[in-house]
Order: sequence, then structure tokens, then C-alpha cells
Amino acid sequence: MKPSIPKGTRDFSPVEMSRRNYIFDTIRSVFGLFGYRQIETPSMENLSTLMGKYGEEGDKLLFKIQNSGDYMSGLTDEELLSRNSLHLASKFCEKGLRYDLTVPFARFVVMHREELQFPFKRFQIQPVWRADRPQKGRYREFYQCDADVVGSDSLLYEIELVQMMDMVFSRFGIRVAIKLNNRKILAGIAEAIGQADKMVDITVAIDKLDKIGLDGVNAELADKGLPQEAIDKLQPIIRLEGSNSQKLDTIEKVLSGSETGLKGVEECRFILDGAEKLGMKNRLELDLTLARGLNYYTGAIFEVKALDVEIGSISGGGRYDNLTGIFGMPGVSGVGISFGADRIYDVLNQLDLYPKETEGGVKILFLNLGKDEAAFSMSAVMELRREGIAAELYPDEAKMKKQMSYANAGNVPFVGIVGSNELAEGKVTVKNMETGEQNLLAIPELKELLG
RNA sequence: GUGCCUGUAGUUCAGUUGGUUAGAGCGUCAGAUUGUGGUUCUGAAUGUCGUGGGUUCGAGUCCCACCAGGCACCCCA
Repeated sequence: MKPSIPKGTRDFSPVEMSRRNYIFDTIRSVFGLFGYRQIETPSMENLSTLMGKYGEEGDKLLFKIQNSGDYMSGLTDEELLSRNSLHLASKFCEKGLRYDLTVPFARFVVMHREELQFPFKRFQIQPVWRADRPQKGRYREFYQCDADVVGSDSLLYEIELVQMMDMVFSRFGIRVAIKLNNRKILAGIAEAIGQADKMVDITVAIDKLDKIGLDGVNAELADKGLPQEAIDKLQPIIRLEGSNSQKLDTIEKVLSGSETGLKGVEECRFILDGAEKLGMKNRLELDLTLARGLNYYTGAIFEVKALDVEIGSISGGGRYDNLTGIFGMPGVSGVGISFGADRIYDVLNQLDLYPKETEGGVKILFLNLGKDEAAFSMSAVMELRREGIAAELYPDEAKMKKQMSYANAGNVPFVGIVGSNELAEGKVTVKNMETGEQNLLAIPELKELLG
């Protein structure tokens, strides 16, 4: 029988892990620079914490965990025969795997409110699970790197988060477009065309502009029951072009009747101005077609797209005014962003942007050419390790060719050769595996070379 | 959840209108080379042709079912 792993999951080899760690380390250090502190939460949450936070689609994508014990005994025959999976699942599953890091964080804040200082800034780097059907850039288990701040309405945090996204991606060397929109503007638009209750349908439709084009969007709008008059009113908004401030001016006129909409415009203007003044390496643009599905967002929303690779968004986030409210702690506003480590990994791979140092591994491998030689080498290895230099000794007295190949396959930059000559002198012949150059060195010289 | 495509060696793939013993590159192992790898040359090992059934004198090839993987939609990182 051939072993296998579940659909949408992956093993990570040593090389892949060094690369992934490079990603996590980079993000972690940027988070730290901006004053965010790390927390972790359990992989599983109570289903009651998770359900209903991600919309109807999200609920379907939750991985549910079967109760332990004899959970069937509590069910009536009628329930068992109903064949209603959803209902039955609610009977014998009370836990689920986390779907994202934001909702568990909200739960964390509510549970620990007495110990926390607000505004509370935290980051979290952990896997999340979605029972989605996997495809390109989509996995069932993947890592998110979240930074959120709760307990402040200040738009300075939106600016800060935009700066963080800009810094992370410029450190990676990935060219991106950071897109900004605001749920208040979207609500305002729906209101302005007299279709306030259709806001979700409208935003979902115009979100697809890139993919299905203007005609496709209009067709979908009509399909969702929007009157032609409303669709006509929407056209200048969908086709909006120009600089950020030109767009805002246009939008402001359209939304003149909507208080919420105008508030959104004002927020966007503040964030765009603020970020621009601080300096941005990447483009920050207002994009009214950006919707984002998660229904807990209430203010600014962000999304980052790589310019040189065709893949879904690699980062996103937004403001949610009352996420803790559902857990009994109203009036606390939060804003956050999330980096998709796995998609960033795919992008870095495709663009081959890893710095050389990320390969990892040992600095020097000592060949094993005999018992006494190995004993001498072993003590040299330990001395190097004490200096913080990764070193190892080949375990068997194998053919030199085999040992050299082993070093070569492991991308080891130096090989230490200790045969009878070296042993007699108490020195090591060091071979540079890239240039082929060899030198006879005493241990202190070796330390200096590798250190 | 809906639709489409693909399953042949460790891996990437070839395999003619159905025809005898299923091939190649890469990788692996051994040797050329008894103190020198990454280049080169020589040789070797490796298959339930995804699984089960059917059609046929004969199936890797055609048909059906199942399983697995991929892609698109939906949704999303």
C-alpha cells in the first residue's frame, strides 16, 4: 500500500522549510518593528465560536471535529434517519479547526480583556484549515500571518498596516499593488442607487470586473434582480478611472446624499494621504471593485496582489468595528491584515527571489578516513560548534568519493579532510567546494575562515 | 457544491488504426578513479500500465464503474 496525505495538505522538505522560515522571519521582524506582540491560540475552537462568522459559504468550509465517546447514543432514531448532514453534524461535533486567525483573536480578546492593555496590538503566525477543494495557490491547510490591533478607532492604524504591507513586500522584493477600499463607500453606493439591501450582491458582482468584464458584471447585476435604472447609475462608479484623488472627487459627488458613503470617502482620503506622505515603495490605489467576502469588515479593506505572478491575493485585511460584540464585548473596534505565507512562498519560488543564505545546512563536513582521524575530526567539529559554526563528521569510513558526493548533494560549502598526514600535523585540509581550492589549516585558522 | 481534464519506473514523459518480451531523459546504484565531489564515459537495477469489471483470438491503447490527482467556477490567503 502506498502511503499518502490528505488532499490539499503538503509535506515540507528541509530546503522548503528554510525558505518558509525566511518568509516567517521576515514578516515577524516587520511585525516586531511596528510594536505587535506574538500570541498563539489552539488549532481547534468550539464550533459555536466559529459558526456564522464567515457567511454561509464559510460555514460549509469549516472542518468539524467529531466528538469523542459514544456520541451516537444521544441521537433519536428519527434524527439518524433524517439524513440531514448539517443537522447531524451539529449533534456530534462541538469543535472545529480554525478557519482564520481573526475570529479566534476576537475570542481571545474577550476572554482576556482584564489583562490586556488597549489598544492591544498582536500578531499570530499559525496554520488555518478550510475544507475547500484545492487548486492552484489554494490549500486545505495553510499558514496565515496576522497583525491586528483592537481597542482603537484611530485611522493611524490603517496607515500603519499599509506601511507594514509595503515594507514586508519590499523586503521580499515582490512588486505589488496594494488596493484600498471602504465598506462604507460600498454601502453608500448601494444606498445612493436606492438598493441598500442589495449591497452584498452589488459588491460581489463588481468585484469580478477584472475577470468577467463590464458586460459580465452588468449581466450578473441584472440576474440578482437589480432594476436597469440602478445598473445605469452604477456605471460611472464601476468604470471609475484616474488618480486616487480624482476617483475620490467623483465618488464624493455620487455619494453626496449618503452620510455613510461620505464618511468612507473621508476615511480613504485620510489613509491615502497619510500613507503617501510617509512614503511608499509600492503603489497604493483606491479600487472600488475590491469587495472582500468576509462579512465582518465594516470600514477600510485592503488587498495585495503580486504584479509579476498570476495568483490570488497574497495579503488582505480591513477594519471590523464590532467583532468582539458577538462574544459579549461591544464597542471595541479592530483593524488587521493577514499575509498568506503559502502564496508568498509560491510567488518567491516562481520569481526565484530567495537570498542565498536561506539554504541553511552545515558549513563544513569532515571526511571520515580512519578511526584516529575521525576522533581528531570529531573534536574539531565540536570546537567549531561551540563557536556557533554548524559542522559535522561523516559517520562511516566510506570511500572518499562517496563522502564528497554526500557533501556535494547537501550543498555543503566546505569539506574538511583529515588523513594520516593532517593527523600527524594536527591540521585540517579544507576544500572549498565551489572553487575546488584546498588549504592546510590549523584549527584557529579554520575557525576564522568559517566564522 | 457544479463543470472539464489527466492517471505508464523514484520523477518527467513517449508508447502508431488494439498485435508478441512496455521504452527514453533525469535521478539512484556500481565501475572507469586505492587522498578528491560537482563535468565526462561505461554498465546495472526498477513497473499490479490507478483499481475492478466488460468488449476482443489479443487491451497500456476501446467501453463502464470506482479511486486518485489537476484545472476552472463558487469562494478565498
